[in-house]
Amino acid sequence: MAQEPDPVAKKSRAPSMHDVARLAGVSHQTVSRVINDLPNIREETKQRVLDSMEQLQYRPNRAARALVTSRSRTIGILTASRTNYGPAASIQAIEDAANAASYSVTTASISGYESTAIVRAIDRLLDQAIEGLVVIAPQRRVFDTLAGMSLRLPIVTLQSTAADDDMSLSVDQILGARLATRHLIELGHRSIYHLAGPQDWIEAEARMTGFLDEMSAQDMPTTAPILGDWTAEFGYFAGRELLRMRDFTAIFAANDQMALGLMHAIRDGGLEVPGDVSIVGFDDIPDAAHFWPPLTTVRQDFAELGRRCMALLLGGLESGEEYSGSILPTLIARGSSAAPSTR
Amino acid sequence: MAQEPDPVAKKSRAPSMHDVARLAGVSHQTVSRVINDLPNIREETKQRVLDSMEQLQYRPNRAARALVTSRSRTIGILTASRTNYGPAASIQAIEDAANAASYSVTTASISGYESTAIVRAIDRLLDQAIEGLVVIAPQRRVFDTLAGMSLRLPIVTLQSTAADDDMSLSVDQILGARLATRHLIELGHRSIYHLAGPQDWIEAEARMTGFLDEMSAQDMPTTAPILGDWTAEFGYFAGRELLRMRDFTAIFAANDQMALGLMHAIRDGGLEVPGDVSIVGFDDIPDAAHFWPPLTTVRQDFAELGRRCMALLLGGLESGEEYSGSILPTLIARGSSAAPSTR
DNA sequence: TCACCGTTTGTGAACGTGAACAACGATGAG
DNA sequence: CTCATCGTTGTTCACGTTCACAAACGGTGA
Repeated sequence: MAQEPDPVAKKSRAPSMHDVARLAGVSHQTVSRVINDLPNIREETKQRVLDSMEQLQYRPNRAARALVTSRSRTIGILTASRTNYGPAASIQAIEDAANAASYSVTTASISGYESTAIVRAIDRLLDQAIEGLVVIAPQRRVFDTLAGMSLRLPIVTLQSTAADDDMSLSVDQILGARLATRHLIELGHRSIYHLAGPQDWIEAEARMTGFLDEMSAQDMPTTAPILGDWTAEFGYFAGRELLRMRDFTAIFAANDQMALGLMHAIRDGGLEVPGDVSIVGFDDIPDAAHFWPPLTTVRQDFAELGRRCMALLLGGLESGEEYSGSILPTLIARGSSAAPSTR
Repeated sequence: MAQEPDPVAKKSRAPSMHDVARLAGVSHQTVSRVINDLPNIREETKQRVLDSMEQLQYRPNRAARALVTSRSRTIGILTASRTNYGPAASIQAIEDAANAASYSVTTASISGYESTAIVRAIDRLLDQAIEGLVVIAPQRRVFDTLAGMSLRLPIVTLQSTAADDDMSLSVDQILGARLATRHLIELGHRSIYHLAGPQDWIEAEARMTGFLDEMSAQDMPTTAPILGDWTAEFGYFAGRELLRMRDFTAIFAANDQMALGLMHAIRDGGLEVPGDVSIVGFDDIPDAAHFWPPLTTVRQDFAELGRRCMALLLGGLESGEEYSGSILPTLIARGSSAAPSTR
């Protein structure tokens, strides 16, 4: 409304270091020293500068600093589908860790399915002169595109097992999938399906590998996994399809959403979970405990992932240390899995 | 200067405008003109410059540009709980719209409950010299803090009805709540509870207001709403508590997660949804259609919200136009609501 | 031939900060 | 008394870009 902050200052320009210096009666360099907490400043001078900064509501100009130091203090996050719980939780954790190290974060999400969309997203981040890159929930194509660009910055990929040459950090997806599968086998199931994620996703691939590994380790016959798209919607339709041949007693879904859709379909088909079919998911999203029935699933500690991710990135210069990070997932058994009744 | 154009450029510095200019045989200013697409450049010159840029893999230095123009082309998003679907979807939409207008986005999430956390988050954004601010899912305290700081930049608040003097844009939460409530009343319910969001949230308040408005408009007796925290976990405990006095046939929950928890509790208590109790949620998160039973809820178009938000922000200078934005929510009736059987 | 014009291009100065170096005063040793 | 030293502060430059202005160029009409 009233656009009259103060009658005098017609200067809309924000106060600069020089303004502070003038007010404090020192040179701008002294102000700079105070800001960056350099030694050899008389306490009294320092205080005077701090007072002036306070009085003028001074804020360092990030752009000027970035220009002269050629450091942006920004890290980029490349992600697909940030509305899903997993990626969102990871982003949150990374942002917190980055802020703690006085870095800031920008995200670019890959919109659409064309591979130009990947390049565009990376370009957006590069335009920001990011100093490090975190790739969340990468698809194979993203990974390939990235490798082809040969960027000169530290890259950490999350939730990937394909640690070729980049730094990589992940919850051990294969182990998680094995835990889920073993759980079903130990309950007595002999015919188990796997509803996997999209083919392109490294994460999905790892879970599928874990499933197949465990099945063959226990000498179980395996059927070809069904490739889904992470959504509950797909889980529902896949479930309806599967019900036409009732040759299974359990399904391991690659994430909780698809598991939810499956359970819906199974009930719609007149069967019960876990009475007729056991279901296990993956992720342990906060809602999973309140699905009906509460979902047995594999928990990933996303927050821990984000923290370690930043640690890895910030330590990227003194590399070599603590390189291979892997966080162990845990199985959370709830009501959606039980021994098969048809035995 | 004896600057040999040495073939083994040890200079790790990124190429600048001058490098491009030298290669193209023009002045840096001409390069600048090409980049910014200014008129009055000979086509041939332009092409030569573009070729040089390509050859050197030149990228404009964002910091330098920001410094001289004093425009950061960055907008900030202030949010709490970005792992929830609603905020996440809004952020996504805003980011897309911002990118389309060649702005970039930084987020700051309010971590913790102390009010200093709010100030810290805002400070982080201000340090980035944001040109505009979007506040998502604001709590009353955030709103107050913001007002107290009297920032000199356009602010858009999302999902708020408290449009005092700031620009504000929202899905009409009151209307949404009225739709949900009316739906239950029309089904024949007479005793309806409301499980509200946290007291501090403007959004929660609006939904509560809508509920109370509709109830009194239809001459229904109202009970005091229960204040929750948006989580399924809380919904579950509230549900168990409510079951001890069975004086209701329907509950309107302020979001889908709490509705999920409620349904869980009700089933745990030996009752059925919607047979014994009807449930209505709010948001229409993607999973809601696959809850058991599928959840009747109120849909908000988050993507549209994000788009309009950016339009409002970018048009902030030529203000006055199309000021009051309100997007209409719609009721999605599914299986969790039905006529009361106890009549 | 010259003055004038529009188009195209170049020159110099900012912007706000940090780094290198210089300068200053006080102190103490010789 | 001189000189080296140390702690503190100031001066100057560079970072890569845009902006304001000037200059060069070719064409046109008097």
